[in-house]
Amino acid sequence: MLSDRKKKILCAVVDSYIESANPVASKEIQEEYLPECSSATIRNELSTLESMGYLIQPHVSAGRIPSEKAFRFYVNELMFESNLTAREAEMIEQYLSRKVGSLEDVMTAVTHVIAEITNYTSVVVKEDMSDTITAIKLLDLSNGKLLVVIVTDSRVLKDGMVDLPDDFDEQIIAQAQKWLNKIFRGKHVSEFINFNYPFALVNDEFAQYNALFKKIIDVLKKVSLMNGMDVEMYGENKTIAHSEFTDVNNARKFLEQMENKEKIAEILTNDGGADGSMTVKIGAAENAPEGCAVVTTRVNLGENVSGSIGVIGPVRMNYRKVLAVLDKISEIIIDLVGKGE
Amino acid sequence: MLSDRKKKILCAVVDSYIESANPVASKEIQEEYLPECSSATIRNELSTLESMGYLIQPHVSAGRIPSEKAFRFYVNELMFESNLTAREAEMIEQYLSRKVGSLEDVMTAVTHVIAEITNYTSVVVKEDMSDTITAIKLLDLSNGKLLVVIVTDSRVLKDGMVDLPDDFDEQIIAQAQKWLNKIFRGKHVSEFINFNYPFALVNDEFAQYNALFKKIIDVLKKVSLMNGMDVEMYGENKTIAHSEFTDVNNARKFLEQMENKEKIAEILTNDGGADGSMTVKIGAAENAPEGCAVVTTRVNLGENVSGSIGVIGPVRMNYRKVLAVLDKISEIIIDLVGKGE
DNA sequence: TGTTAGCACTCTTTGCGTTCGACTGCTAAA
DNA sequence: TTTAGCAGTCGAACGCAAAGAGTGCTAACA
Repeated sequence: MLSDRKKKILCAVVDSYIESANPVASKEIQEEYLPECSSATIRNELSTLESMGYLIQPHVSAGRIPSEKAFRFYVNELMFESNLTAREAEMIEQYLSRKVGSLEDVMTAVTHVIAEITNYTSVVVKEDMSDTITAIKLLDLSNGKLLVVIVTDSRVLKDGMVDLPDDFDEQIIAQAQKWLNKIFRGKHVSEFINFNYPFALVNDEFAQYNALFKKIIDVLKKVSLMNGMDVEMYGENKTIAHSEFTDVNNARKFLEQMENKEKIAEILTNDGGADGSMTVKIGAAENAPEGCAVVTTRVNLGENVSGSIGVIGPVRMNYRKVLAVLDKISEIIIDLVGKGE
Repeated sequence: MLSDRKKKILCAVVDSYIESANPVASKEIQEEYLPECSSATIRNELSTLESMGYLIQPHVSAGRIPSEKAFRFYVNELMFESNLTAREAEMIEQYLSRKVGSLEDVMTAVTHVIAEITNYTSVVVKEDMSDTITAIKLLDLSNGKLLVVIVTDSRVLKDGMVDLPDDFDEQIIAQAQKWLNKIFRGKHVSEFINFNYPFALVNDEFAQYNALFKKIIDVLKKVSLMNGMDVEMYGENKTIAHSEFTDVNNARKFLEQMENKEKIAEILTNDGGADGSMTVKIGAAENAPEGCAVVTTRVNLGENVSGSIGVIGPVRMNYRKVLAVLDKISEIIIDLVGKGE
């Protein structure tokens, strides 16, 4: 357990370092945060904080920088909440009020405002994990192709196409649709992924169309897999504008990690959480990208669609601001989705 | 008009600079490209080439680097075509043969191979400017929503949804579908964008549903507008790995430009060109992003869908390789699309 | 026992001068 | 017109010294 003074000092180091990215000296703390004690006292405290693993001294004649452990402690216990400036709040309202269109539009708008305000990279992940199927529709496009549409109780999944043999008529397509619905109605989309073709279920007059059936089911599989997640990202270059990325190699490493959307999506989603909950991951040890921290909030985007809104920046991130922004955003989204239903 | 020897020397400078990114010295040219004359002679030639604007000398004790004018001349007249290595050709085949799924999948695959092989950023832009409408389908999703699908002769456009009043039955939807088809079949998708609702065309028994009709048409408008262009990009960090971007500010500037997808799409598409045609834009003067060159090829992706495949890299780009790769890719795509019909 | 002033010590940063090496441009001769 | 040779220029690399930033330690003090 840390003494009050140690907490104050640690908080000062973190706050100062977040702002300036420079090692923090005892004298600076004394002058700007703790005028009631001397720099020598602070030096002593800093020394013990270092031995406890909260601080790091790049070299002997430098100040201290916070370790990831310190940031963790800061986020958990030291940081006090802050509010957005009027300007920022207004900016968010503006970006989001105009875009009451499709979910995609909202996602785009969200990533853009967040990146603009926080100066970090923003990601939104949409998940349709547990949608149940209302119907499967087959639509003859009259050009030898069959459009397969999966309708779910919350929305329409992306569609897929299948080539049609010449001798297929409306009757047979209707019949096929009936069968598919019999099999899949009420099931979860995710069940497609490990689904094996049920030959036994299909009656004899359909035997010759097994191949087509299989194709359709393959499309369904693929479509539901792809549709499970939708990742949108914006502002990669906002993050690399920060001083930890002045070394191009760092910048490149960061961008490479950002290119792996699956991995990013996993980071944003792998610890569920209720609507409006916040998660902060600091550093590679907590599964964030190397040298980075990720702040995530979850929002319910509809009865069966859940979304994760995240901010990715350096470990030395302005957590207060980021949390405030995400708070505001998720509040608006929840409101917006609520209205939509 | 340049003498043969000047051309040879200029070509040598460009080739060497593309490979090494270092200023090229007279001695190097003599030893590796022109053993038949002395370095002093080459120095004289270099000097006149510089005064002609083809070369730049960073400082007096350095070699020469090519100007954008030199690259232009190189691409137009000096460069000889090259072939892909067996490994590269194989890689392309592999990436593209597996992905005969949707157009989106192919686009993604294309950007990935290109970035992988060339080590530059790759962009694909798909345009549906003049698709004509085969049919408009209304699909009752049995949950109070109506799915509007526009079917075109080449493919299905993204769909949109409309809320349905309670008292709508199948009959009325079928009727509405009939009307919409009567109005729009055979028209260009682009015609939606400036379309005004034709009250006069709708007969009396439908008058009460004007509002719904209007809604549907709004969806159609929006959907066709959004679908006009689709931009996919990959490998931003491949480009910034090159030495002209070791300064993080350059890297950032580059990435910022890459974030403006509309601008990029315009660069890739604003000078039409036939199927398979190649365009090379060098430097800001030719409308490429600053410090960059853009090589584009156009492919027909269907009767009414045209695509542009582009590579964005530093002005000091390996044009031979890039052109060879794009050539191969467009050949495959043309073949692939041909088969699909 | 906790706090503080003072000072020695360490290490980085900056600036400067020197050397080294890379090329060129020029001159004069072939 | 070409070429050898040489003087001259400029950047890169290196070493060194001085300046600056901060600390840790010691000894005194409350």
